[in-house]
Amino acid sequence: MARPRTFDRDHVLHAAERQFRESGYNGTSVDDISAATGLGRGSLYAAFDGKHGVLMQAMAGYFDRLGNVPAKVLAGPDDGALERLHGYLLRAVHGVPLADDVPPASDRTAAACFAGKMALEIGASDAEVQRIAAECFSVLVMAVAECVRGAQRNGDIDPDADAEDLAYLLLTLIRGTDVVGAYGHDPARLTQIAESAFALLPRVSRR
Amino acid sequence: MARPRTFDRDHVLHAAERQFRESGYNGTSVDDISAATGLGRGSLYAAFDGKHGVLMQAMAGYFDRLGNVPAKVLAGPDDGALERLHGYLLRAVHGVPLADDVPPASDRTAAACFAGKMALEIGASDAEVQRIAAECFSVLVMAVAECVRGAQRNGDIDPDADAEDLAYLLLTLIRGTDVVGAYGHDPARLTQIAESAFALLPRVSRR
DNA sequence: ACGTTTGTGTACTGAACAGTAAACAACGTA
DNA sequence: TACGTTGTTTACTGTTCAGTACACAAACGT
Repeated sequence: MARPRTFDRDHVLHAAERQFRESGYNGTSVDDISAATGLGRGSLYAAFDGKHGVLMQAMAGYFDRLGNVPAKVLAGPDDGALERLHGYLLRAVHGVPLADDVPPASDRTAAACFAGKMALEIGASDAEVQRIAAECFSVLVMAVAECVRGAQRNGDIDPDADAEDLAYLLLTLIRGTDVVGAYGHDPARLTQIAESAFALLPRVSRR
Repeated sequence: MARPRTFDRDHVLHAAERQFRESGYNGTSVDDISAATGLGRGSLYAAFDGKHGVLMQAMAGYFDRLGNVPAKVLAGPDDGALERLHGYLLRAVHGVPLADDVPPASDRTAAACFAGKMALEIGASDAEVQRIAAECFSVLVMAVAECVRGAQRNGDIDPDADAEDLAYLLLTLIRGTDVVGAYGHDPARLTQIAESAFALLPRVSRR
């Protein structure tokens, strides 16, 4: 047999993700990753195939986290779907937590969508990054659209509205809060934007 | 007297902006800027004080362009304000043209907000970039809010709605389309998102 | 206890980087 | 036409970069 690893894979990828969030992909050197994760260069190349490999695996890990959260938060019976959607929007503005027990986000760099940030920086020249980022978004759109349909079945949202259109609209708005947050705006303002959007959803005209 | 410049300042800054859009700030080297603009290194440092100086002045130029466009598109009498808002939203999704005679945008990298892209990449560690980007957004929010108030006075939008909230909402959505566009989505989808948002604006209930 | 296998740390390499400095060119003036 | 001023070009410097190679360490089977 051989020598076992001394590092925790997820822990390393989380640290790398944090570093990429802070200084971007091109602004992060291999030495930065090495310092942030505690791994030496050799181990980094052996285990993750260098800088780009670390990014790919960090994004894959983010994708997994991202896909799990809405399944827990958005899925459920039609009764309560609108309220779950409401809760999800307010949370989503402040990011996807690393784990269930971690609070939503302390700073703004941790709140913005990792996939969105990477896609905007290097997606135009890195098809793989663009693909993973698009999948992250796609997963959320489907989950939100399904929740909208639940609210429609429950008589909370206008059944004539296109659920997928609404999902695109809401999630595009959430992505927008990432950018606006990068301008230095108060997080409370971002919450308010999400609230305003929720308030504008087409409700059934109760008579 | 002295030797005159052989380059056009705006032309150089536009070329640099295009380069920064394509490969980001950290992904762009001084040689890249030199190649894109045709200026030698020495001239770049003499006239713009290096890479960061070029970025600052390119962003300042973008800010000026940005501030002029909504003044032309959004300003006007209350009658027609809603329609001007509608037109602005659909245009804004596809970017700010370099000049009046240039079509909106050919590719997605030219369509996304330059200030937003820079803010998301380096705004967290570059206060000056963050400040200019925030000002870009602020100018637009004020212009859109004023247009919303016009539409309210004209009886097209619910006068009880908070015009500034709506402006934040709409512009955050536009910023979101920049990110979603970076995922590789069809521009038509982005237009549709803007249309959906416009359709959700709180209209006065005409009786 | 030894040897094989795999993880880890470090030293190295050539390339690319930002920024500088000095030689050179073009212009108006005197 | 000679000079002073300013733009332009090119060569150079020290640093940082990504990636590699190699020596060392730890585990387990024999």
